[in-house]
Amino acid sequence: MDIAAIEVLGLLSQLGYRLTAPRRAVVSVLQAAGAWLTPEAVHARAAKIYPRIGLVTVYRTLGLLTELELAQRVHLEGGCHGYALAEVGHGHHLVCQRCHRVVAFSGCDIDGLVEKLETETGFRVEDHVLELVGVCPQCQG
Amino acid sequence: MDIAAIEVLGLLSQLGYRLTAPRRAVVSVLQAAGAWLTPEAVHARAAKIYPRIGLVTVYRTLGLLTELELAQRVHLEGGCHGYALAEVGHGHHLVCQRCHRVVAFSGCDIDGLVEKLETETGFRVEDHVLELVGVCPQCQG
DNA sequence: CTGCGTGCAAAAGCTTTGCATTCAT
DNA sequence: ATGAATGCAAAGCTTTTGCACGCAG
Repeated sequence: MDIAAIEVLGLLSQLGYRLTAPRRAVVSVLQAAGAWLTPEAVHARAAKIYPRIGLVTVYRTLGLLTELELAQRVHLEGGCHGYALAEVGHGHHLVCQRCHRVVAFSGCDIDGLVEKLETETGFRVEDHVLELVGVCPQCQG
Repeated sequence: MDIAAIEVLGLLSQLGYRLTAPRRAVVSVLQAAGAWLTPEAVHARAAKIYPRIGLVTVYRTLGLLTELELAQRVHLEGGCHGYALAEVGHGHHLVCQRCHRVVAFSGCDIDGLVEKLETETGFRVEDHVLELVGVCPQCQG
């Protein structure tokens, strides 16, 4: 489901970015989490792998991954953001409110809606954000 | 399309909130804008109506309106947010990238998608965010 | 009159930037 | 060896909080 960590690191390398310990740690943390994490949370977990890592580097790495579309930024209430490794496909997600698990889905049927709205409003739709929020099976008990 | 400013003020009053000059100014600005504005932008425009208004009060008023679901908070890149008066109906919006105009639409056909995903993933979907981004007719020239 | 709402100032986040040092290549 | 990447510290943002004053009801 997720892009494998190795794939991410390989891509970074191919693009000319250096494979440093902090970057490996951040990618590994996101990969292991399979959910979004705040930069603070990424830093805390990455520090267990590479204690010298600074929060600043976490921000820079997350920013880099997002820019390359290898990670996604999720909007959270309260003025901070969450990040998760990018998913293959269209990038929409289903977020569990309790455990923060993220499940991706690609086939979103909104093309019909988009066409209808374009006709009705005259807008040219260029992108869309679709985020479903709920409770995953494991947290429903 | 938008809830009228008077309606918002009336509702605030009914709920026991006081109708002060700053609150009138903020609601009036949002009403006139018909688009989302950052708190800073709301403050700048509101100050033309009521110069003594402070940015803090704008935050507090926007927070109050959002809490009462009379305004919507829109997520923006760059660590800040935008606010717009709430729309009747389902609350999804079509945002113009150039002029920031917001058009609401209510009939979003994602129920089928939601059902499909609930079956496939076992998630219980409780809410969703759908934001379409594009260019409105006036800005396409 | 009462106390809710305001404005100012200061604080509290989150995030970015400057700079010397470290380290992948 | 070389400069990209890091870590620290400090600055820059947006947003929140404390408190005395003012005004709506």
